[in-house]
Amino acid sequence: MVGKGPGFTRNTCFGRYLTLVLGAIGFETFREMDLSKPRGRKSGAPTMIDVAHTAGVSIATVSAFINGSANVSAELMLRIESAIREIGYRRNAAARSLKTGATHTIGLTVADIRNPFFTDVVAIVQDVLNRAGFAVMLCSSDEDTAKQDEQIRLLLERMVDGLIIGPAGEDEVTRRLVRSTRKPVVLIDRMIAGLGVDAVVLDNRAAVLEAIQYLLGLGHRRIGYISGAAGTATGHDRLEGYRAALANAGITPDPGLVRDGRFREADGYRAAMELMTLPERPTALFSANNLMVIGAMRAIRDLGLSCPGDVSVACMDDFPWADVFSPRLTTVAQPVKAIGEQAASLLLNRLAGNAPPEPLVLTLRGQLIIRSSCAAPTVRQSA
Amino acid sequence: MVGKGPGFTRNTCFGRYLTLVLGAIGFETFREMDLSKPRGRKSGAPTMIDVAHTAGVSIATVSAFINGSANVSAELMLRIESAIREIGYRRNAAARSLKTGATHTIGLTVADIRNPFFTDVVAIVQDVLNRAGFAVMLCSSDEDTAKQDEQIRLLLERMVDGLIIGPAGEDEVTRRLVRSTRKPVVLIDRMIAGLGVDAVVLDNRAAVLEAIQYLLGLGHRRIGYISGAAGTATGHDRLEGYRAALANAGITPDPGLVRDGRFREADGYRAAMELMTLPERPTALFSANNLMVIGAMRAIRDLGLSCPGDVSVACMDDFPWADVFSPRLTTVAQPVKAIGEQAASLLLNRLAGNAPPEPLVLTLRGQLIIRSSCAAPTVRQSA
DNA sequence: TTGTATGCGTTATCAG
DNA sequence: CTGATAACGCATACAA
Repeated sequence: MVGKGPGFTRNTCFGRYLTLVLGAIGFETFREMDLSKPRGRKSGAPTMIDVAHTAGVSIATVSAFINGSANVSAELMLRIESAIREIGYRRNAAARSLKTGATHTIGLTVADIRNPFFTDVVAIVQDVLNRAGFAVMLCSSDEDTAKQDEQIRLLLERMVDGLIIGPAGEDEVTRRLVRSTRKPVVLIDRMIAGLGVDAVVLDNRAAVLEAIQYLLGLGHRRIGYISGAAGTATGHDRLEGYRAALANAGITPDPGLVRDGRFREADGYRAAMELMTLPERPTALFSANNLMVIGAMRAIRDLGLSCPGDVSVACMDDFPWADVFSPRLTTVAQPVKAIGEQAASLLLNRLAGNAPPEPLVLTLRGQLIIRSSCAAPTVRQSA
Repeated sequence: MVGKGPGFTRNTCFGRYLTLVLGAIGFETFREMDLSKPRGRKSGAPTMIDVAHTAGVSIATVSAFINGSANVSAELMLRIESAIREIGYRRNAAARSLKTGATHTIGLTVADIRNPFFTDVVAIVQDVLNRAGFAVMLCSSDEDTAKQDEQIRLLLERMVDGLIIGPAGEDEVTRRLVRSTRKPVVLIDRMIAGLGVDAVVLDNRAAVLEAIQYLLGLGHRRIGYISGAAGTATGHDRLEGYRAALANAGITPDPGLVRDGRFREADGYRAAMELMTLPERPTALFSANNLMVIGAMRAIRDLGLSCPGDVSVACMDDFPWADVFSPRLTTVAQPVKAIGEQAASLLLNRLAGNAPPEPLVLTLRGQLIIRSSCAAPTVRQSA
């Protein structure tokens, strides 16, 4: 019944505990069971003391058994194991943390949990960390820096052993918070300069550059750009990629074709609405993320326009359903698996102490996935 | 700079701390600062003792100030507040938990974090709980009961104050785990019978019944059903709704039209593949959740079939992009906001002690959203 | 190999 | 209104 478990707690306690489950245990070996002593507690949760008393051994032996830190005789192991089951003992992480200084918990904040990109990364990070024996405390800042800072503060207070941050943005508080902690921190998705911590990010400039070049190659000259938050590295770098592509093609950018958004669907809707009702409207739209493109598609639909007939659309971030519904969206996919795994590994390495003193910044490449949402711009047909 | 914060820690400490930030603080009030005493610690993190020494007050006063548990004179508040800032003190949650028995942390497990339905619920729950001063520890069991049990165990060990579980399924271990804890538990999405805990679920039978009736009304007689995990309440109840609708219409169900899945995209793909390559294939497909419908749509595409031309498709769970891409999917939307809010409230009420002794089970209604993925069955045309 | 004593940082009780 | 002191449950030297 207890089985091997899903490898979850592989290197946590109970390792040897698992090895000798069951097996007719001699209940006659119990000592007197001095009930007077340990019954003075407030909460009903059984403690190691209870286990020790029930098993008729000392508390140190119980601890040694649970942590596998010392050799305990087979007979006592049996007694302790039986006592644990009998009284339903569960170890107290608070006490353990207080003593050891570690919680085996990692804090993770992302800018928006509803964004499939973050969801994927979270799932991977979670998996790797769980496998290594860490729990994950997840927060979504919903693209709100103040909320994010509060969450980081809360996580730090909860004594997490380390932090993975997918920042909503960077303000002075964020910086101060990260700088002031000695816990290892790794940034994902959005870089924050000058923090001196590990990071796993995308080469956003190159990613968008390639996508825009593709659009350019199709013949588009007026390409609307729905930008992410200006204060974020991703917002900034992606816009840079757009500008660079235009510059490379010798096109003087029309500032009216760039709209600010904050990576949320509603922003994409508004931006696309504005863009597509321009006197001279763009023939293509590029959205700096996946959520905004949904808003953009909604705007296009509300305007009675068709994609790619009236306007080509492409965006950053792939999503699972992008290739089964139409228009099948052309996207730049991020290597979510690698991002999650690398971020977790970076943190685990810092925790283990086997990492170089200088911060490691991993820059991954995106992959342009060409589907059917982009076409050559057509001269406006009749009606 | 410190500001009001996002209401996050409203009723946690530092309440009064916030009120008197800044204001030229007299540094000359410091006592001798006896450095000999508190410097014997192992980790470098400053403690309340350090604060007390720096501020020249007793540790009890510091605690009283931080928790607002007693009236502290204005002058001492200033000194303490200054000391806290000066040495960068952060309170130690482990010690606090050990003492108080509460962690102000809630454990939350869902069957699949990549499912937009759960993501939405998680976001809401998180928000409500954060506002109430609780952190959330999130786990995704990835539809794996063993993993789920391990996570519950881990959460309980971490001393969470309560648990919200969106079960992957129910085995004996799950039941035992939930029964053995005294912490409040609330189930979401999938009911587990006989546990005697609060729950927020959908009336799944009615939801699917309505959807199938709609399909029936369109004229469909052979409706393929892609089922969720048989061991789950949602899997079971939804299938029941399907069967009931058929029975009501006087149709004898064809067992070959029902395929088992485990709520994952790949299952939907396989099931739809099987269903749509049947000698006498169904004219409509209903998927028991959103992830499987993506797989089903992929299968339909791979088969070169069109929707709703060749086959009508509908499913449980709405998603944000369902109405902007084609085919615009007809779905049964769950009241995610209500589910999240109710689940959080139920738990908060239990925690506050103002809840009736008997378990509360909230059953919410789904809403059929008719879009364009379903049409009347057509007699097979030429080609 | 097993038991005893001490302290981790807080909170809470009780005197002053 | 403030200060000393005893738990909270566990880990760990150290003693046996």
